[in-house]
Amino acid sequence: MSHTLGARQAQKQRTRQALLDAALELLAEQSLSSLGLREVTRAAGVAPTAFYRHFRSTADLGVALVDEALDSLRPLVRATVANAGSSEERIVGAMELITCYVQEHPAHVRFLAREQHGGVRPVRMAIQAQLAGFTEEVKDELALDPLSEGWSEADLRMLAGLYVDHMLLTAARLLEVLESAPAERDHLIHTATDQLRLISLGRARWRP
Amino acid sequence: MSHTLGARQAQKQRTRQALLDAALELLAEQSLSSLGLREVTRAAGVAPTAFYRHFRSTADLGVALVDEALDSLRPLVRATVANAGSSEERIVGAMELITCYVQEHPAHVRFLAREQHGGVRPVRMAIQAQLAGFTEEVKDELALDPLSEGWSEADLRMLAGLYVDHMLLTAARLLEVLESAPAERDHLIHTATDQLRLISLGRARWRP
DNA sequence: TGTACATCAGTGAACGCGCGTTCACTGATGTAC
DNA sequence: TGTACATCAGTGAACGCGCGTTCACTGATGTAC
Repeated sequence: MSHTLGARQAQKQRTRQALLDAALELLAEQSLSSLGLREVTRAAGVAPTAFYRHFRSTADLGVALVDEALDSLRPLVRATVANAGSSEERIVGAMELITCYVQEHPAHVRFLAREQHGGVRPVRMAIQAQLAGFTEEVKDELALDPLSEGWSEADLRMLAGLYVDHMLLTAARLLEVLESAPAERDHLIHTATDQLRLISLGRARWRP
Repeated sequence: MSHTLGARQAQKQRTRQALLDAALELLAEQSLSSLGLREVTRAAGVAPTAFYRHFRSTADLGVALVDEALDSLRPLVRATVANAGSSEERIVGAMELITCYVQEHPAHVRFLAREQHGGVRPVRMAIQAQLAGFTEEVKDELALDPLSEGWSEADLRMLAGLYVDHMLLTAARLLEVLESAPAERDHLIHTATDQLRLISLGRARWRP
């Protein structure tokens, strides 16, 4: 027995991915709650009824998109937080990670920012769960830092949450100015970096 | 000539408000981009065609909702930032303001959080503009504080932005746990307060 | 290897439904004299 | 104050359209012997 998929399974995966890709593209211009099943299948080049072989509904597809988007980011975040020496290095590294990710996966970032507070409950919950996982990982990495000596789990999580929220918000803003003048982009990056620096100063002074 | 409206104008205003109220209620469960014109008029108790006497489209109505939501909040924010003595007082005052506002206008908060990154461009732009105005006001109040001596306009704005973003995100989170156990709610408020305290520590150490 | 049967991803026609928008209208309110 | 006319917020019928979902189907892939 081999672990390679049969021809039928492979084709099914390809169709499923075509649906996900088509949906993500359509979501550049609208929210998930207004995305139509027929719209997605038309863009993916399959019959409307084929949709049901893969997803129960567009909300179900949305949850799959959440996992696709964040599973790819997770290892990158972990590595960035872990590999930094000084606070300043960590800040610069994090900002570089974000700008790269936004440039390479703009549709995923847009989708996450949009649906984080969007109209589809299961998707909102899925994003919330993924972000909580991120926060936990960042917390674990922060705990290894000498600066965190004496910090409680709760305080570490509080700080990690501040970082994660700031990251996602910055990513969403970068997206808005992607096609703007480079000056606007630079200004945004500079402000976000300073905000991280200010938080770092607060961290160094925090009495746990 | 009097400044009171004629009977006809007054009635028109009432219908307009009924449309706004109906829309806001419907937006508890969905995004603006999936909100239907007929849905709104049905809930408001008028004929579908009456909609066009007040708004060009649901996107247009959305922009009106943004102004309605944030114009009521603006004076409250200004007062809260201005009236505080110590940093700690300002933090506690801000958190109280948020929890009150969320409890009294949950639908407005939900709408703003949802559409801040939502699928309707004009509404996104309107919210962005209003938030920029908020940030500017907070910046102005911060500038009056002795702690801000020597700070540049850009640094003040950077800090004000951090506060405003944190406020809106906290409001959106409070909304999600409104009907949860009080313990969850308290935990959220405590974490958000600590985050503001940590930012304040950073502020006190910032070298402009 | 060859044959006979089972599985199941994708099809295409059909359905009833609510949508946004148009149009000519009604009748209360406003205005001019 | 009374009359004649203008304005315009709200109506109701009608339209063409795309939607989500159902169903019986096709035919390539997989499996058992």
